[in-house]
This record gives sequence, structure tokens and C-alpha cells, in this order.
Amino acid sequence: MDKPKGVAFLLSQLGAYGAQRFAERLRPLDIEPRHVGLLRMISVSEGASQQELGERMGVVPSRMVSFVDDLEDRGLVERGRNPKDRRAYALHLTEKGTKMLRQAMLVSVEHNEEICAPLSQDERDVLAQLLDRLAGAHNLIPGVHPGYRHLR
Amino acid sequence: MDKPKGVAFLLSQLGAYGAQRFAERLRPLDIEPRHVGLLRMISVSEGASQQELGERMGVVPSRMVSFVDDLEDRGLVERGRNPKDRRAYALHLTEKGTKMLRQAMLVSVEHNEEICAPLSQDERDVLAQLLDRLAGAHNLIPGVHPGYRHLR
DNA sequence: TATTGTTATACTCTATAACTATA
DNA sequence: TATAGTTATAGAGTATAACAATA
Repeated sequence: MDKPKGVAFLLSQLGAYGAQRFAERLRPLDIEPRHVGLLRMISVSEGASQQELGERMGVVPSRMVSFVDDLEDRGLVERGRNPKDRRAYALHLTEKGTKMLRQAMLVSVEHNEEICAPLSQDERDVLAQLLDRLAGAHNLIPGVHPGYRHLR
Repeated sequence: MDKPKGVAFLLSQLGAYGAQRFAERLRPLDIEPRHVGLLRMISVSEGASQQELGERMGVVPSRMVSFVDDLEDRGLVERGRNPKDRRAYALHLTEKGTKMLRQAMLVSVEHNEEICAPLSQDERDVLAQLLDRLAGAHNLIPGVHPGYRHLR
């Protein structure tokens, strides 16, 4: 209890644990964390092309194809055509996709509550502020998970 | 939809980012984060069997084989025989393995410094204490990364 | 019979590069 | 020529189950 452990390792431990728990919580919706992130990207960038989104998320084009396939197969996303450039799609959520995203956001709030449960409200605020500062200082893009990037 | 600014997402973001940075830093040593964790487990449990360690880390036996193979191939670990039970190995670090672990620990300290750089010493202490509380409350095993566990 | 470690296998996920259709 | 998207493919990494040696 005297010697504090490394912050970096604790972040990685808690981050990986939380991601696994979040995935478990999403299972009843038959959807995975990465799909939620993509649904969110599409919802805030209606009409964007696959590769526009891929670039922001750090996902190569061929991988975007199968991600969007997953969502399209479930009727959550539609590949609309862009009349200005017929090579590119204009992605948008279906009504079902909008509902799914809303549900996933509820799951995300419950999940956040579970993770923070051991802390008081004041402590959560302090923690959120410190983490936010770290994320900003390390140039992490708000809402974009670095796990999409598969660096070599 | 709002961008997720919850603590859980920030933890996952920062944890994944840090893990990637740590892997980059280890690259010159020609070793990966998971191997460092295993070296550490072996060093604090000299003579343990593969499956003993695997159970603590959440790694299935067949996966332990290739992890230990990796380290043995590089001359970092030796599979000694256990005279009490000739089915089981008694794993231990070679001299080279001990040196490698020491170097990896230095890298880990530098990495931790980089991650914490945006914060004052007082802030780091507060953060470490909050994260430690969370890790404990969620039953994370000190020094064991949940990423070893690949639950489906 | 049970356990330790290994192998065989199948499955998933990934990036790269070749391809198509549009520009 | 260049770009958006797709497909083909090969390489990792993984879990499961069958297996050999030992208990």
C-alpha cells in the first residue's frame, strides 16, 4: 500500500479489463465495441465515405469494407450513393441503426457506472479531469479508440 | 449523439495507447509486452511449471507452449526438469533472461515517465491512488495484464 | 484415471497488393 | 493518372481437442 504502482500499467490493465466487460455487456445486442465506435462515427458524420471515416479512425480501406459489411448485413447502416462522386459511398444509419446506437450508449453509461462504482462523485470528477488531460496531451482523438490502429 | 467522455472510455483509450507505445519502446530489445509479463512471472516464481503460470495469467496450456518457446528460442528462459514430477517443467530465467528483464524494466520506467509527463508529481500520486483503488475493487491481479485472457 | 505438456487443426483478424469503376 | 471501394491472399494469433509420457 506504500509504494504506488506505475500509472501506465494500471491504465493498461484497467483499460483492457473495461473493454472486455463492455464487450460482455454488448453481447445481448449482438454487437461489438468496434461496431459501436463505427456507428457513432457514422452518426456524427452522416454521408461521409468509407475511406474518410477509415482515415479518421486509423482503419485501412480493406478493413473498412468488412466493418461496414457487418453493420449493413444487420441492417444498421446503408451504403448510399454520392451523386457528386459515384465512386464513393455516402454512409448513413438506418432507423434500426439509430436505435441500436442509442441502446449501445445506454449500455455504455451503465458500464461506466460499474467501472466508477468504487469511487465517490468527487473522486470520479478528479479522475475524469486527470485522464482527460492525459488524453489531450498525448493527442488522443476524442471518441476514437487507438485500438483501431494496428501498428507494426 | 454525444462523444463518450466517460472515465471507462478514457481508461480504455489511454490504456491501449500506452500499450502500443510500450510495445514500440520494447522493439529495440526484440521483445513484446506479453513476453515481459511472462519473464516477470517466471522471475518471481522460479521453478514453477508452465501450467501453474498459465493458470495465474489466464493463458491456456497450448498457448503457454508457444510463449515459452519464444523465450527459450532467444535463450532467455530454460525449461528445467522437476525431479518430483517428471511431467512438469521447472521454468527459470537464464542469465541473459535476467538481464533482459532488467532492461525491460528500465524501458517500463521510461515509458511510465512519458505517460505521466503532463501531470505534476502530486497529480500523479492522486491518479495512481485512484487507479489502484479501481484495480483492487475490480479484482485485477497486481502485475497480471487482463489482455492475456482471451474470453469468448 | 488424471495431469503436464505438445501437436494438429480450424477459425478469426489483419495488412498488402491486385483489381474495377469511376474521376 | 489518381482515387473509392473490393477481392484475393497470406501471415499471425487463438482455442479446442486429441495425443504421449508420467503420475
